[in-house]
Formats: sequence, C-alpha cells, structure tokens
Amino acid sequence: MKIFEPERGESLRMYSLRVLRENIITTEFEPGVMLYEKEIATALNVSRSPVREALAELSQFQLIEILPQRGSRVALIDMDLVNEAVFFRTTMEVAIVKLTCTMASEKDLSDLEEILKLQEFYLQNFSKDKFMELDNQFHYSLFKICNKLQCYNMVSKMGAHFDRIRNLSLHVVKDLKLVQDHRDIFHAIKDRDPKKAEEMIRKHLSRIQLDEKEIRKTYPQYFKN
Amino acid sequence: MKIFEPERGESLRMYSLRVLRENIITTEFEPGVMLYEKEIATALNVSRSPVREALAELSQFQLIEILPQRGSRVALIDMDLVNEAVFFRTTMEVAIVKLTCTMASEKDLSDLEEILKLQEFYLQNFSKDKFMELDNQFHYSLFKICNKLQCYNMVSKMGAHFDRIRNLSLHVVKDLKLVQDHRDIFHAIKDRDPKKAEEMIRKHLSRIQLDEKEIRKTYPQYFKN
DNA sequence: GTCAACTAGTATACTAGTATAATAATTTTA
DNA sequence: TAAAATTATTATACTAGTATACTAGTTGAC
Repeated sequence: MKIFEPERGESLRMYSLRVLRENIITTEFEPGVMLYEKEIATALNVSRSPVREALAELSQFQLIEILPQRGSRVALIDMDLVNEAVFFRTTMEVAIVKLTCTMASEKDLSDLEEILKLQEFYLQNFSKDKFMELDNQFHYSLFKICNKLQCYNMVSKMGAHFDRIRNLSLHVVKDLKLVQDHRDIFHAIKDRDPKKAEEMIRKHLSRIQLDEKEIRKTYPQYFKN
Repeated sequence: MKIFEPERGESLRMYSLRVLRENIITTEFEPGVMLYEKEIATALNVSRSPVREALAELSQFQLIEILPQRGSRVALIDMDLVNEAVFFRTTMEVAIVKLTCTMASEKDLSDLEEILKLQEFYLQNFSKDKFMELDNQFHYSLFKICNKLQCYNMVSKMGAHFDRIRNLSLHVVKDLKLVQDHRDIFHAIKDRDPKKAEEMIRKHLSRIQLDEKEIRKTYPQYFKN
C-alpha cells in the first residue's frame, strides 16, 4: 500500500479517500482483494470512521464492493462497467463540446489556447505530470465554459474505471497526438463548428486504448467476467 | 419533518438517507435551512453517524451544503444546477434511447409494452403512486436494456434538483400526455428508428415544467440567485 | 453421507464520548 | 468609539467501544 502524507487543511476523510483511490487505480490494491477498515486506519494513522466514509464513497461508483459486516472488496475489473464509463464520457463530452461552440467567449478561447501552449511546452520538456494535469485542465475547461461542472465531476468519478485498466495497458498513446487533438478541437470551437468539434472529440476519446486481451492473459484473476 | 419507519433489512444509514432526501425534495425541509446531525438523529431515533453519512452522500450532489464544524444547510434552489440536471438527463436519455433502437431484443420490447399497458391501467384507475412508479420503471428499463445502469443511477441522483422545484410547480403535466409520449418512444424503438426516438424523448423530457417565475414570487428566499 | 441447527470467530454498523474548529459574544486597547 | 484580542459557545470531525450480523466450521439427526 502506497501511503502519502495528509495535506494541510485536508480532512482525514478526504485524505483517506485520496489514498484509497490512488491505490486502487494504480492497482497497488489488486482487483478482488479484501480491504479492512481497521488495517487501513492503522496504516494511515487515523480512526476507522474516516476510512469507512471513504470506502462508502468509493462504493457509490462501484470501485469498492461493501460486503455488510464482512469487509470491503476492491472491485474486479468489469469490462461492461469500463465500457459504460467510456460511453458516459463520450456522450457527455460530445454534448459539451457542441455547446462550447456556441457558448465560448473570446476570453474562454484565449484561456483554452493558453492551456494548449503550456501543454506544448511541457511536452517538449518531458514533464509528464504537468502534461497530464494540463490535459485534465483542457477537458475541465470545456465543462466550465458551459457551466456544467457537476457533469464534469461525474465524468471524472466514473473515469476511475478506465484509468485503472489504462494503467495496466502496454501501448500508450503518444502525447503528441493528444496535443494535436486538443488543437483540432480548439479550432473547431473557434470556428463555431459543432459537427467538426464532435468529430474531433470522438476521435480524441477513441484513443483511450485498453489492451484488454493482453492484460487478461497476464492477470486473468483481475477480471469479473 | 416527515418521519417514516425504517424498512425491514434497511440499514440505518439508508434509512436516514431516504428520510432526508424525501424531506428535501418535498421542501418539507425548506431550501436554506440549517440541519443538525444531533436533532435529526434524535428525531429518527438513531445515532449521529448514520445521519452524518447520509448528509455526506447528499452533499455529493449538492443537495446539502456542509459547513465544516458548523452544520449542514439544505441547498438553495440553484437554477443553474437545475438546468444542468435537465441537460444531463436529456443528453443521457437521448443517447440511451438511440442505443435502445439497436439493442432492444424482442423480449425487451414486450417488457416495455407490459409497462405501458399497466400504466394505462393505473391511469384510468387514478392510482398516482403506482403510475409514477411505472413512469420511473419505463425510463429505468431503457437504461437497463443498454446495460447502462450506473448512468441511470447518476441521472436519478441529479434528478433530485428538478424533482424539488417541480414539487413546487403549479401547472402539472397531464399524465395522459406522458403515457402517450411513452407509447411514441416505444414505437420508435420498435421501428428501430433512432431519429424518431430522439425526437420523441426530447419532446417527452421538455415537458418537465418548472414554473420558476411564479415560485420565485411566492418563495424568493428559496433561490440562490 | 447429507443437511440443518448451532456455535465460534470476526469485521462491520452503530453508539457515544472527546477534541477541534468555526462563530459569536465579550473584553481590552488605542 | 471602533478595531483587535480574548473567551465562550456550539456543532462537527474524529476516536474508540459495543452490538450485530455474516461466515465457516462443527455437531447431530435422519
């Protein structure tokens, strides 16, 4: 189990949640293993309640399966659920990017371009963390422009399912392509061209590459069915 | 505060959640009022923890605002959020109903028709509760057919925002129209006609009638902005 | 041998008490 | 007098202990 320090001002509940989620999506906690409140609480040096609450939150999105009075199990990888998460994200982002074409102000456009430029900078400077942060920020901005942040939250939370299997994947998409996609999406929005924007965001999201077959061969016990 | 009995086999956490949600969406708990763990726990004859966990869950979807160390406030009606909920539901249901056109089996179609017939029966027999239950069941079935139940869960949870303001609305849609809409949607699915299905579900969902102006006049203090 | 009833073991679900932090009330100070 | 500092109040955030319920293993009836 990977343990971080609690951040300043962070509640123990949020701290527990952050640690658990991170351990799950990196498969540091292997799919299917049992987790016990007490053990985790001891490891994090907190009491059982914050851990319990964090587990309850994760179970809402089926990352954790709570067996009443018995313990919690890290959910097995359920490809139906992974596909549902992809469907969910695609459906929402397509709708959002179309809306963006009509709702984006000049300021919004220049903010987006700023993110793109920064991303290109960090791409050349091989700062993977910063690059990924900006990637998320680009998508976040699209929802923000349309005033649909609650939708963004849900997309993020469901995303954990494909984030987890993506971390096991062998073939990763070249970052260069992702930035180019963002540029294409940006230009479609700038041109107020919803058809093109939809096409581009679909192309972008279809790069979520999940090497299911290979992963199944190596870790068959990780899968639900 | 309206209090029900806990159902057999229901955890106290779920019980608290059910009671709180019901009181919020019926505006029995008025938008903006403070809620205190202790008071609610006493009223429900449970301890603070199950109530605390229920409040935490409701805060996830912004029905409750938690003020750290000070208490919880029933969220004011936020029309941006209500509109986001409508957008969210429409976006998802349009995508789902299109999928249904290709994915529904003969069995699925006959199950849907069964629901329609029951609904028509209860419409004539003026059983409002049963009617609404079947209304929900119809929409649930569409998600179920496509194997997208997690999406359904999210749509339901966000739906609380418009359910609440709808309960304050004066003009209610005639049930007869809703059943006819369901029939139209059903036929579009049966004909495997996604265009028509989209058109019909949009028409159906656009009936969500929110008399914002009149409600604002009577209860200006209920609104966020 | 099989199945049901019973028992032991264990981890949660819930209860209750304490520490902490946010706010309000009060006092101090300039 | 008004702003700053202090104190009091209060409700949560967290801790820790107990009751409950689930599982597995054993016993016993047939």
